[in-house]
Order: sequence, then C-alpha cells, then structure tokens
Amino acid sequence: MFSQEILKGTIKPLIIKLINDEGKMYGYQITQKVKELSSQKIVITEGALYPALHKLVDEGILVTESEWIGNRERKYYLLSESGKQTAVVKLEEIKESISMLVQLFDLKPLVYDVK
Amino acid sequence: MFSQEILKGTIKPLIIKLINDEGKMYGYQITQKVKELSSQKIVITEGALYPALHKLVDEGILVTESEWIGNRERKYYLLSESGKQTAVVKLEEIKESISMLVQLFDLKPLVYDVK
DNA sequence: AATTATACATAATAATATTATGTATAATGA
DNA sequence: TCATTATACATAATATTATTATGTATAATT
Repeated sequence: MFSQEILKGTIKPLIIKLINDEGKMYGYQITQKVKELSSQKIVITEGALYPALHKLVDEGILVTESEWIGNRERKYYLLSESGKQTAVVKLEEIKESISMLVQLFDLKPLVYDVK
Repeated sequence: MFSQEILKGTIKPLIIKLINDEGKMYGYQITQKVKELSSQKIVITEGALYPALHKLVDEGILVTESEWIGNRERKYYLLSESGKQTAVVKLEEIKESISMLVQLFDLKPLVYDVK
C-alpha cells in the first residue's frame, strides 16, 4: 500500500498549489484532480478536505464563490488578493521542504537532462 | 521560517533511514544528525523523538542496547533482524511518497547530470 | 428501481506533533 | 568556583490534523 503517512501536513499547500494553477476549484473537483495527478494513489477524504478549505478561508488566503448547477451548490474556492502573495511564499516553502526530504532520504534526481 | 509542517509523518521513516545508514544511534545523536544534515533547519523535539523511538521498538522494528558512559546512560537503537527487512520496504515507500510530492508540486530536478 | 457519482458538511476518534516540564551528569567559560 | 551550556533520558498537557463514520441531497447511469 502507498504510504499516505508523509502526505500529512501537505493538504493545505497542495490545495493552494492546485487553486493557484487552475484559478478556482471546488471541493469535489480537488479530490478528483489529486486522484488523477497521483494515478489514484492519493485519496483526499472529506474529513481532511473541508476542514482544510475552511481553515484557508478563515486565514484569509481563500475566498469562495457559489454557483448553482440546477439545485446543487458548487462552491468554488479561489485565492484572495492577499492570498495570491501568500501562495507564492507558501509554495516556495513547501518546495524547500520537499527538496530537504529529497536530500535527507538520498533520492536521486528522477529526470536527467542532457546538456 | 522553514516549514516544518511537511516533516510531520516523516520522523519514523527518517529514524529508520538514519539507523539503517549508521548501524546504531542514540536519541540525542539523532537530533544532532538531523540538525547537521538539514543545516540547522530541522529540529526534532524530544516530545516527537522519544515516542517515535518507543513506538518503533513496540512495533519490533528497533531494539535497544544500553551503554553506560560514566554515570550516564546512552541508549542505542538498532534495527532488529526483522526490522532490517521492514526498513527496506519502508524506505522504498517513503521514497515513492517523496517522488510523488516532487511530481505534485512541480519540482524541477535539483541536479542535472551531463551525459 | 437501484446504484453510483456528484457535492456539500460535521462528529467521534485516533494519531502525531509542540510546548512545557522533570531529572541528572559532564564540560566549558567567566 | 560558579554559572551556563551541552549531553541524555523521559513524560504530560495540549494542539493540530487526519481517518472513519455519518448525514443530507441531487444527477446520472445501469
């Protein structure tokens, strides 16, 4: 089984990353996108997703925008104005952290470029 | 500040990695080694370290070996026989997970090799 | 008509980390 | 020599975050 262990503490940065790339996303869409990007290996559960999204809203990083598709709500999350700057910082931080893990665990670079 | 956020869930694999490399290590030594390897950026607190070590012992992955330096105990942790095999698996898992993070967060390979 | 997918969310619980506290010896610097 | 820092173990209270379970409801598919 794939170790989801390490993904702990990664959900918030991951959400920021995805919304930063896509412009706006809704909860269910995030779970599907992560599944897709990870070849079905990472499944974000609702109990982790929604509290994380709500926290990001509380922190002022994300704002919401509701859309009604027939009788069903679709709540989009997007970066607030200040959140756009926070995102840059947070993504820089998480990249540094991942690089640190690559270093600590002696991962060889996965892709070799030819000069 | 460096984001320790992502390091959550990494302590146990990291301990296994270090002990696997060094043969045996004691608690304090682990904290110092991690500080050193991370250029002082990662500080493992005792409240995280000792419970993690004890858990690894409970799981049968590590065993201990006490040494007395004067009046002071030095408790070495090493891989048990079965732990050696578990270590291989766990380290493979964590590497896969880190690779996944590299992919998800679009990290460029840090080192370029020339053919 | 039943099941699966879409879509939100919270509650109980478990796991794990942070911060604070506790005990004690050894070494170093003023 | 006295105070501080480093070494070395550990636990307790608390906080954070995730898993699992539960809840509600519509839309699409078999």
